[in-house]
Amino acid sequence: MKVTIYDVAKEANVSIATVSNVINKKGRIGEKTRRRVHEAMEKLNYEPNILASALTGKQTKTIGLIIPDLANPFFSELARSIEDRAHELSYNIVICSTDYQEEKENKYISLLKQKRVDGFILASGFENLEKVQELLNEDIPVVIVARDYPNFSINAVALDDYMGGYQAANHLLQLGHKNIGFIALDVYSNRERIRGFKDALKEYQIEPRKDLHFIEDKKQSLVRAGNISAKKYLESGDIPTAIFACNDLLAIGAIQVIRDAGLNVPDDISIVGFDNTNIATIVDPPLTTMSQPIQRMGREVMDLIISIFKGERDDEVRITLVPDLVKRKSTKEL
Amino acid sequence: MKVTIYDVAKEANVSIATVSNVINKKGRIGEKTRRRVHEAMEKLNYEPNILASALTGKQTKTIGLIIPDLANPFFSELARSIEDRAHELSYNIVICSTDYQEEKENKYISLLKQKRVDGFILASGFENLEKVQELLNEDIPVVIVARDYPNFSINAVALDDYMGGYQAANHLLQLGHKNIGFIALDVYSNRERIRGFKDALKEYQIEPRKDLHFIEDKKQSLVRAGNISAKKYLESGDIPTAIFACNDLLAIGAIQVIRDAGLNVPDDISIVGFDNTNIATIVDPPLTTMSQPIQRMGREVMDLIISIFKGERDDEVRITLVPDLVKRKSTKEL
DNA sequence: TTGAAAGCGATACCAG
DNA sequence: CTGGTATCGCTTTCAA
Repeated sequence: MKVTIYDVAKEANVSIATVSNVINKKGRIGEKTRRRVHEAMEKLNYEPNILASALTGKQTKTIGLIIPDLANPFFSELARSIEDRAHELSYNIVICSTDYQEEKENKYISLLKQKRVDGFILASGFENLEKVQELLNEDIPVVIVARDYPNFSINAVALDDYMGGYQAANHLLQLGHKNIGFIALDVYSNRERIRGFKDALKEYQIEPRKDLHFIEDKKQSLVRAGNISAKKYLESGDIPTAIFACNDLLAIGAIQVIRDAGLNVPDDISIVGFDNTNIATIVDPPLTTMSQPIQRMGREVMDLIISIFKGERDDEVRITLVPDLVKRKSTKEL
Repeated sequence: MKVTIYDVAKEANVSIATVSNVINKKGRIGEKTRRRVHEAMEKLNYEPNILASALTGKQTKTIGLIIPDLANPFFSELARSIEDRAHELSYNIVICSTDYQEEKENKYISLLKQKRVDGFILASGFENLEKVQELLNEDIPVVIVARDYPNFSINAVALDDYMGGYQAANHLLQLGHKNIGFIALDVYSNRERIRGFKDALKEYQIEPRKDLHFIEDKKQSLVRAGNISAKKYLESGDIPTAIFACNDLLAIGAIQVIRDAGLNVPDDISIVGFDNTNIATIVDPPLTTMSQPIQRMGREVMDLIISIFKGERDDEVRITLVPDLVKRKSTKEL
């Protein structure tokens, strides 16, 4: 049978209240009693039941992390960095992949609410903010990461996507490219990137192509989506000299198709990706890409949500990190 | 304030016992009362507190998943497949990365025990089985996946690693290779693979090289470990014509170094990997590799642990899946 | 400094 | 069929 606080109390010849106090370092307890209680806990190998204590209003020390897809390297790396920080702070993370399906998002959220997680970290698409608002209304801490929602008041650790798109385009422009393709998902962050991208073009007085690709079908693999988009460019009759892909997986898909067509990256077509996941260094050629500070994001978002738990924030916080261009071998002067 | 079973009872003009019964479909309840209760729940937007019900002995519907590293594609893909099945069954997964550190394993396990997870799925190295035995002694369901422990009685979904090593070697042997290098981690599964590998060589009357590499330092990245091992082979004065790497990441590390040395894969050196993670199709050349049925494993292991919850098993179960050779472009006839 | 007792939200047994 | 009540393990007043 599981050993409870009662067993410890009996063993130490004190009341359960006293045991509770020594565990939580509350009230004033005599040195001797404290030691007796500790010895009893040791002896019985006592482990407090967090469920029971959570029932009385304390935290569950568990946080829900909602992401689109754990098998996507960007999100698994992000999840890992969040988990690391959580572990340091003695929290656990429940990870939920939504595949951008609202239905899954909703089911996960209500399941985790029932389990009384202390808060949510949201990295999913969430085009529908109702559910999020619901959480906020119920005073459940929510922090957004790697996604941004303008015009929506919420704590967030976000990336400056506009800047990312701008810098990526700038890099290509400086290399002399004028005819640049673009592949993206139809989500807010990617739309921001294209905005930056277009603004950069504008500064060079270059008209963007008419056929900028947004992927609609969110269920297919991103690599395949990259394949398809790149193929369209190759068959368009006006092959771009460079392509900006909104994440590394799309970029890789593009590279594959380009190579299959007998062309070379970067000699014939330059590619720049986004995210700088581990696979960017693995592919051939190593990918020039916009680096998201994944480690930093994980840490910041955990620290942010913890500070909310502690009630240290009544104001809304939005931490914006800037991406960095990492030059590798997939881009080249025209 | 949170709405509780008492609120529902009051709203529906019944006792909490009745409400509880209709929720759990227990006992016999009049059609009218049932409807009244349901209406009340709807109206108040009632969500049962799982903590409270877990306190009375019911399940928490939460499972702990202990893996070495969530950022490793094999484990993130495995985690994803487990999560998918868990979601179908209305379970949540708490993911913990241990980096093969016993200290982390222990901390995670005791944390999750306190949180009363229903069981553990272990995919970590666990060279030290004490902690596992402890769980078993306390009657906490444990299932091992993607790792095997011979001479240890436990439920497991394992891969036939011996067969995997055997097949990989066989493939190389059939292509005419005789001088084959080997790169592995120093964990049980990899030791099994080498056993199969050597047995295959034996059938061809080939003496294995003396310098088969086991990586000791588990903290470095696997790609880097692959780099280092492959470099040793290149500098050994007796360059192998093929290398069998015990996972895809190691294989990729080897490919990088070989290419940097001005050699070609597979023309100069053939490489076969292990796992068949998504990145195997992404690298250049696409990796010939032993495929672990990741989807299948995730499903089997979830179903296995659930069947243990249900008490459907008193006997020990060990499900062994066989890996498949997936031929791509990184191996070639000698 | 310590303890008795009331609750947290649900389950389950036993009456009626 | 329905309801009263003890119980799960812990926290938290409030007295002593």
